[in-house]
Amino acid sequence: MPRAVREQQMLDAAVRTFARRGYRNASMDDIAEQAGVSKPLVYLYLHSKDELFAACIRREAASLVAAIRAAVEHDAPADRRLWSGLHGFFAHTAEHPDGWVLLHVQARTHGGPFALEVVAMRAEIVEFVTQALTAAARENARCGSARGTGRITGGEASGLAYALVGAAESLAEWAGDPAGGGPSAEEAAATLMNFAWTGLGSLMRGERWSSGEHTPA
Amino acid sequence: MPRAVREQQMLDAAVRTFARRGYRNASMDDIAEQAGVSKPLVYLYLHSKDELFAACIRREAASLVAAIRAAVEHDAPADRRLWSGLHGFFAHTAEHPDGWVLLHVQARTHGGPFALEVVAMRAEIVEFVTQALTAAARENARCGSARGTGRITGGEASGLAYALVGAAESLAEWAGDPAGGGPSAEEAAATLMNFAWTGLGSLMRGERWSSGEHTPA
Amino acid sequence: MPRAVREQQMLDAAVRTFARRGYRNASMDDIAEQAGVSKPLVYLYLHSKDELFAACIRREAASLVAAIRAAVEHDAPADRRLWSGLHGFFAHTAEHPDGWVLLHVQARTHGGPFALEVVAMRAEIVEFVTQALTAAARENARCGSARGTGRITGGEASGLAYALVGAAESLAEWAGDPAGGGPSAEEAAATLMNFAWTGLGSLMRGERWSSGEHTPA
Amino acid sequence: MPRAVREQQMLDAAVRTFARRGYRNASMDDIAEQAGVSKPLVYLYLHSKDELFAACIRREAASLVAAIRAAVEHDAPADRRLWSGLHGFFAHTAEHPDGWVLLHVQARTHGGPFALEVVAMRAEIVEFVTQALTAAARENARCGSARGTGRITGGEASGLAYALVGAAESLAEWAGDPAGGGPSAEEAAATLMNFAWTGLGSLMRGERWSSGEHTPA
DNA sequence: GATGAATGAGACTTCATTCAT
DNA sequence: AATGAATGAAGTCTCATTCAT
Repeated sequence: MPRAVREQQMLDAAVRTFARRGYRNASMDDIAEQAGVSKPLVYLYLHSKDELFAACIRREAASLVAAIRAAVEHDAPADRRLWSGLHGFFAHTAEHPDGWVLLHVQARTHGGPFALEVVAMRAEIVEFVTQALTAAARENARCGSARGTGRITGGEASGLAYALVGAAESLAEWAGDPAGGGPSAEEAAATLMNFAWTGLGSLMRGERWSSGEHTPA
Repeated sequence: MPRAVREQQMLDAAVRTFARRGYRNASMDDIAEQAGVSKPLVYLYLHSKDELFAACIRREAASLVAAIRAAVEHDAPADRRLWSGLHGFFAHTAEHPDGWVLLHVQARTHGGPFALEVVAMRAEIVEFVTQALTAAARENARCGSARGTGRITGGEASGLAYALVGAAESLAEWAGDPAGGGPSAEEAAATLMNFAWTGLGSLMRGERWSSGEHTPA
Repeated sequence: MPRAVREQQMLDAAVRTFARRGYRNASMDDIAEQAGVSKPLVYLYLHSKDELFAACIRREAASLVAAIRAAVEHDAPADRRLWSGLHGFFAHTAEHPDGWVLLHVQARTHGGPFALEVVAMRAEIVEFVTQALTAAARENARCGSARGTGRITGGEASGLAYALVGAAESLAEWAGDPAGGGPSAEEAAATLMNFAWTGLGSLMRGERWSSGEHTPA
Repeated sequence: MPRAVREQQMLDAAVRTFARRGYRNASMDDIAEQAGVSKPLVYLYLHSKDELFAACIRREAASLVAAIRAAVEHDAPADRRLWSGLHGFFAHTAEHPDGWVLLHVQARTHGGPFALEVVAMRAEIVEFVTQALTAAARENARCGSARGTGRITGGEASGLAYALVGAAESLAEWAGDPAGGGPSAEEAAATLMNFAWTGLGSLMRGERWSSGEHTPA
């Protein structure tokens, strides 16, 4: 059996095991057994538990980012771009729940280089969302259909993006919950769009919540 | 020194250590040393590492829920109630970052009873938010100020609540980031209100996003 | 059982095992079993295999140097001082063959800090011998009993000292050989004195070997 | 490439690696890589780590003994024979420091058959030196140039030989020290001759050191 | 109430060695 | 003749946990 295949098998097993049991609780014995190979072979190919973990993180992060990029409909209007990206995100995390848990939960437990890669990936996504929101605001202002100023500040865009990504992660967790009852990828994306798109519209009309107004505008 | 005090010291040390290093990497030696007592005493009071961890989770979860409950202004209008709860949440997590990390990050790493307690706490918060949103919709319909039907389905409310809680957690993490740049509790709560309250308003007016409309309404 | 006693027992076992099997072949399991304690206790007290080895080297080196110092008769004439030192050396190495093997054979196998300590000890002994030889030459010159110049150069003294120490080590090995047949400490010391003292006398008379003279002077 | 050449390359690599890192620390991977061949080939030719080590010892021991034999000027007088042998020894060890370290340091670390081969080689050298000394005594007695009895006992000759070999080894180590400052082969041989030859002369004159005489005769 | 002393179990990692090709 | 692929066995080290005092 060629090396590259074996290596992917090992990574598959490692992702599963790390995701389900956490870094420290996942033993190299477990992983090797899952992969159907002997422990020394894992070391021969992947050198150490740390490097194995890092390889898992890298593979899953790259896979997720690639899935999102592939899902985005580049020539569509801004809202459609945002929706397609979100849909790609939810579809991918639903199909690879272990990978998502690895990135979202386990990688943060580990200080140092591992968490940094996840932070970088997350930053990339936040950046993508921020740009999508800003682009939407610009497009909207240009076609003149909004009644307000069409302006949102950079800080507001960042805050919105953070909140949106967090909300997406939360929904992904709900969606990935094996207990069932969670939404499908389409539903999750639509929920977020309902949530975010109208919120963005309100902001662009200059509406802000303040503790003085007690009814939703 | 009375037993109750010693026990709290141990829990303090354990929360810090578990939050910073994770369950498996935190050794009982470390915790005992942090607490300034000998290891057998920790065992005398808290019986095992698992029970110690569970006690930490319980204390921090109860503390967070209590803080939110105390912050809610019960007699205020719905939006104010929601805002005050969010503000209580952000204020507490900002003041007890270790406790928050313990609940949000570490407890999920552990299968079994630990994660369940956190899930329960989270469910409690989601429930609170769902009720706040539903109440807001009812109040709003009653006072007749909305142009729409004032109806949101239960599923929509749940989805919104999930998204809101996830967004709040994401913002809390940003806010708690020692690298700085994150928002204050007030800013975070306001961002979420801007995000959620206007979105809720739109929903109540019957506006939904669909892939056919490309500009925020 | 108090800690200090246990620690010495561990060091005893470690010296034996390291000396007989070499650093790498001596397993911590072996040593712990020899010492009659569990392996974790060895780690609790001595931290690592390296530190354990270093502690052995230090103890044995200090013990040997102390034995030589104690044996030297400080107020005696130079030759008697040299003899008493040599005798102390041979007596100690004969009584602690494992310690001697540890210093002479095993410590050199290991690069880095271990060998350096042995090199330092050896340098100390060489220095002692060099001074004894120089002092003997001075005394001898003062009392006028020598027919020659009474001069030996520093380089010659160093070379002699190196050779003498090497010869002593070789004889110690012979003496320590369990196969028997080796000399007693007294015999070994006397052999070296016959070897060195008369050689020194010849040198002081200005006699040097050269390839032209074929008979011992 | 013919087998014999490959085999020598492997032995070269093995000698270097064993000498620099010790038996246990030298891995077959290292050696194979050094030799520029694959590991199974090493096993095909040399069967096991132990046999490889033994082959190294044998080759280096034979090489050293051969160098000494070749250096001895058989028809010269006794002192010249001894000197030429010593010179050959120092020249060879200086030229093949790894081989010398292998024999002098590493082989002793290993119990069993390895050390025995080195012991045998050493015994051969000691025997050669003993015979050279005895022959010198006989020649000297025959030509009548000595004032004493010309007699030394067999035990004295053996002790002298042991001391001489040990001194030579010590000087070889000094000479081989990469830190420099050590003597050249010529200087080392001359130092030993000064040391030994005059000492032998004294012995043959019947002079012995005893604790009663405090000045070199 | 409190602790110094001690250990069984298990983790990561390395390495000599062998097949199938 | 030569090697890529693979593993059983063993070693160092850590840690939760318990007594005797």
